Amino acid sequence: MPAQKQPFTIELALLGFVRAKPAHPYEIHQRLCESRALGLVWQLKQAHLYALLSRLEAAGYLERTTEAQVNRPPRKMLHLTAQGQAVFTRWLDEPVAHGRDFRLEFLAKLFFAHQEDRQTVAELIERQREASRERLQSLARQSASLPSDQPFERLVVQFRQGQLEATLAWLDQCAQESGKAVKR
Amino acid sequence: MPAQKQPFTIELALLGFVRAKPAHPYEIHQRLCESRALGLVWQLKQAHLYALLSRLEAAGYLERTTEAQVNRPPRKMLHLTAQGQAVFTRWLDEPVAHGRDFRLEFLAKLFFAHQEDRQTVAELIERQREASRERLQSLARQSASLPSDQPFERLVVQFRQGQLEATLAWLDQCAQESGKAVKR
DNA sequence: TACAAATACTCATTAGATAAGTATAATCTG
DNA sequence: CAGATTATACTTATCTAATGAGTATTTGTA
Repeated sequence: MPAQKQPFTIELALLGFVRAKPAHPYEIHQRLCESRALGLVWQLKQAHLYALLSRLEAAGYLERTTEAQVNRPPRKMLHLTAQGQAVFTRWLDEPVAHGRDFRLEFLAKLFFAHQEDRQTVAELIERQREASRERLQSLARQSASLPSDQPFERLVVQFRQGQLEATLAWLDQCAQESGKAVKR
Repeated sequence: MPAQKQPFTIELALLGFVRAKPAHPYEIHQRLCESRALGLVWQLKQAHLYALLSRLEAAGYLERTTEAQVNRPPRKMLHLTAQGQAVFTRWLDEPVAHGRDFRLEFLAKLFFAHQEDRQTVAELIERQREASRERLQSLARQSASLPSDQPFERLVVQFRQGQLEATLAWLDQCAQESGKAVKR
């Protein structure tokens, strides 16, 4: 039989849209497209969204019920299952591993963490700082042990160091701001 | 007939492997896999490489001739066509548009620019600095005009600013080093 | 004689992404 | 009341990217 695959990553973010209360796909798409929200970092087409939601459902993280309304076409509401809940929480707590994952995935985590409470935000940031500090040290070691006749490798490592330092500085700022900003 | 598509981007980098002298696919793959070279930023599987080379050939940027050798299996040498030459040079001179393109595409440009001469490197860096400075200003304007009730958008913009500033600092450093480092 | 190395591929599959279209009921507008 | 628009839910076809796995050929080497 075919090995089952499910290295879910960013699509787990979608679970955040049904966390507080069930939602239907069309609505999720609307919310995603609001340009000052997640849509800033994730432009997802409707067709793609449907595909991702199906995978999440197949994995048992979502369930759908059809709600026939009186005055409107019936909605296929999506609920988070217990398993989905667990997976989402774990996803939200985990720092990302690579610099390249910040632009989309970490920002998505942050977005949904803000919809929970302050502590969730604080913890996410702190864990990510920790992970990034370690990564930075590893880069520093690598950089120190570089033979000087490898100019390209040197440039690459320096680039990565720079990006990561900037990320850390930004994380510090996030931590400060989330400390004072009161969410709703 | 189907609209022809060819938004070539990073695959144009492959032309750099046949720039100085023709090469055969197997050799290109070897060179790509050298871990201190382009392989640092671009891990390309053999099957994928063949696919990309075919597209470049179909576009008229590469031509192949079979060189039957005396003692070895025949090599399918790939040459750069005049058109390929032109396209490659243009690619090499163009700065990248987005921050996310640095990790792979800009580093690849830099890699091949180093195989040309010092001036190519200097020009590439200077153009990229210029483009990035403009982008940074645009971000700054955006940031200044942000209503303060958009915390998420603010974070996103600040993140991008930070990354871009780090990139610019790194570019400055590259410029300095390429000034003194003599390439072979 | 068998195997390894150099060389060049192919195929099947999955995933990611997008454009475009279909369908249906309700509600709004002239 | 007709016709347009909106809300809602999908499907299909297509393309690209990526990967794993395998095949084929020629020669040199053990």
